[in-house]
Amino acid sequence: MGYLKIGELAKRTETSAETLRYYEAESLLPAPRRNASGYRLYTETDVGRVHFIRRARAMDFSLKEIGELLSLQLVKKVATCGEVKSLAEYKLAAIDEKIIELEKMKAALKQITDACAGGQEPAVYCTILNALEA
Amino acid sequence: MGYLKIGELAKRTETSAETLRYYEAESLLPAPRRNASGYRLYTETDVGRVHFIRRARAMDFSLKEIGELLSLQLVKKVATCGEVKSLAEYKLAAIDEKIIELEKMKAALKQITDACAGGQEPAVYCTILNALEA
DNA sequence: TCAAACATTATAGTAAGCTATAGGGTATCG
DNA sequence: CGATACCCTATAGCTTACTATAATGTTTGA
Repeated sequence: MGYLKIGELAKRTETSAETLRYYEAESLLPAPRRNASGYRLYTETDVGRVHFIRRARAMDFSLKEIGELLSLQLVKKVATCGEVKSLAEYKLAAIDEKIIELEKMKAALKQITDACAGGQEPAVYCTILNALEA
Repeated sequence: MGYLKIGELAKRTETSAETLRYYEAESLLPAPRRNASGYRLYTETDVGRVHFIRRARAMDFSLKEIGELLSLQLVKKVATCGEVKSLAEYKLAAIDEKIIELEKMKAALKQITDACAGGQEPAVYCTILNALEA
């Protein structure tokens, strides 16, 4: 047989059955074949596809973007490698921007925590608060 | 006078009036004084506070986290300088964690985009898709 | 003066990405 | 055979951070 029921796919991919059905509803997973009693029957291809989705999610791709990546995959022969790359690079740039902003925030916060003695005196005189107000 | 009505604060901070009222409801902004007809009257302090919120939002801090950062300013007299410092340092650690997470994400994405030629060739051979699949 | 622009509240809707619940049927194991 | 675990659909709810709407009152400028 080699078919997986939804619970098995769920375990294999560490994704809840509800989420798998949700992905199907959102067209990220194709409607699988069903057995006589209507149970979904998945294949190894589906396992790979779910792994793909989860990996892409972990890289902050939205479900919509993942859908685009998947559709490029499906039309592999007409889509170019460049299309895929530009989508990935766009994502990379967005991540980079976030990192830069966080680094700025970190530097600012670090500067003021470093300057703070941090003793028992009331916080009115705390250099951190003064810095935040400025 | 020197007071700002909500529309003026909105313009100054590039934040909609609805959002400002929402921030107030979420306790990120203190309830401002009102004029005789109930209009909110804001001060320059509020302008700074909204700017602070927007900057922090742009850095992906949640409204809840921003609330914690802002609360540092509100507990001045009861809090000791040490308490404020440790809260700030806790936040600093949280920022660091976020940076690390993003760096990981970036490294993974960069690896696969770098390996990709990205030309006109069909996406069948696209290393990005292969990497996400494997 | 009076219409337009602006303010108020309360409530509802949106988007993403799930998660949970109700009310069924089906499979499996002892 | 029966308990339990699993599957189904449909629908509702959750969280975050807004955004929009309705119904109404106030200010402002030509």
